[in-house]
Amino acid sequence: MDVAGQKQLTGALSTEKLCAHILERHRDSIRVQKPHVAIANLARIIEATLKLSNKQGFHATSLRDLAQASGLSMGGLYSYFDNKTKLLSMILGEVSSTVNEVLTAAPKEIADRPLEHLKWLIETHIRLTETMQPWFVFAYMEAKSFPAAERRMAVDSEAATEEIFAGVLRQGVASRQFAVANVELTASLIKPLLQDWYVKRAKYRKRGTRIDEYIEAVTGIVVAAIHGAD
Amino acid sequence: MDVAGQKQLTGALSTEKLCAHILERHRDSIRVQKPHVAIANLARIIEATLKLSNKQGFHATSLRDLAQASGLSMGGLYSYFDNKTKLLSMILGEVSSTVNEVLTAAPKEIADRPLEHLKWLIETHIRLTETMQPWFVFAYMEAKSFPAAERRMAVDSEAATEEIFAGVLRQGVASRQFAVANVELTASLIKPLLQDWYVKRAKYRKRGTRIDEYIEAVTGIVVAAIHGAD
DNA sequence: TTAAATCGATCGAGCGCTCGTTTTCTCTAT
DNA sequence: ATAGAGAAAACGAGCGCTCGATCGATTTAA
Repeated sequence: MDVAGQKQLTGALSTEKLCAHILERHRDSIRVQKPHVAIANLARIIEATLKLSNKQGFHATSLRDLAQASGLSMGGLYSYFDNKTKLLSMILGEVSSTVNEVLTAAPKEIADRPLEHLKWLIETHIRLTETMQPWFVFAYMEAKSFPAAERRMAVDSEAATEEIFAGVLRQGVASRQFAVANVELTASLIKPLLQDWYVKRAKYRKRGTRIDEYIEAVTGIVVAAIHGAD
Repeated sequence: MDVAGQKQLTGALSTEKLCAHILERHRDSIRVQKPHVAIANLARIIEATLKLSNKQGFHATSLRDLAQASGLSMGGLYSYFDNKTKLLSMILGEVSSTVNEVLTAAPKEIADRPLEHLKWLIETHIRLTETMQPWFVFAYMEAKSFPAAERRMAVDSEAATEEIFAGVLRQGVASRQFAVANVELTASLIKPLLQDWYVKRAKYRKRGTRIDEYIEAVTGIVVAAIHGAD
């Protein structure tokens, strides 16, 4: 699993680890003091939120549903967030901070070669979204109903990811390894290919498509599109 | 505009025409008799629904908002649909019936040649979703919160579109014009390339990307991916 | 013992939807 | 031409209910 610069994502990004990070970023607004209690309950709250929201939408998920599914009471929930919107943006913030952290961590020996870097980005992005699938589905589907501030954050996060791809494409063009007519537009079109894996996960699961097969297909399309020669 | 088998979409798919079609399909449940009154008000209701829902989500759009935006009263709205969910599925039904009708109407001289047919499908799909952009965004974003019956309809509609692409790919492979390792997976991956144009329309608008440029980019990627030679 | 954590009854706002009433349109008799 | 009656369409206050949010009471753990 630990292939060519591919960090072990599953372990490093467990719900507990992610919730510990969320607790750090929101220590001031979370009223529960003991970290192990706070992290455990945060995990139960967020797992319930992702599960219910991805089935019926965040807006249609009531705090009563959430209390029952997480095992806390209505009042108990409010020790962990100020209001329903804050819960939503806690999750989004964690997603966008994680994706940025992971995608900018390519090993130097890979980042030096544009074609390898591009392949690494594709594989890493798909494996990351596989590991955190419910989180990404949530961020993708609920982004439109964010309040203005959080929405801008989501758009910026998407733009940042796209810029990482655009940067590698530009590097490949500069070194005459890639032939790309419109770098920005090509970078934009790579994203939906990566996103389809988690946005329409149910379809691929039913069809029995394996993740390696999917990574290979996307890589093939992208490499063909840039006239890649190593 | 009327290029190679490309019907004039804008005129044939005006809101009025689409609403006339909706009236036909729901004559029994719409209580307003006179067609010209019913069509005009349906148009105002649906335009308001698309506008508000695409901004804040269908679930978050109240019938009071809708009444104000459409210029009808609360009670007036209920002459046009039985309940809020029926309004949602009226719109979805019109989208999926239209997309199926338009995409299966390729002129014979184009449908005979796989490469031309594929290019025609890409261009027609993108231009169709451009003309009916709010409708497609609505169907795409709200599909997850449909009641079971309507959701199946949405999934089937998506599968049908994908199958049109898969059919052409298969034909091209059979006649040795395309080299595609996995036809189903490739067809699946074409869809998100087409969808990105309307799902992230705001991004492309801000960036000044023109529709012909987008069509060309997607066509280029797809053709490269199938090793296309005419 | 006491402070931290959790509980759940309770609140007012806002929801989808209804229905008795009013307004607007259409057609006929003069 | 036009008055006026009956039908069609539109109105909007109000119903029952659920929502997000609150806060004093209660339980838990050190």
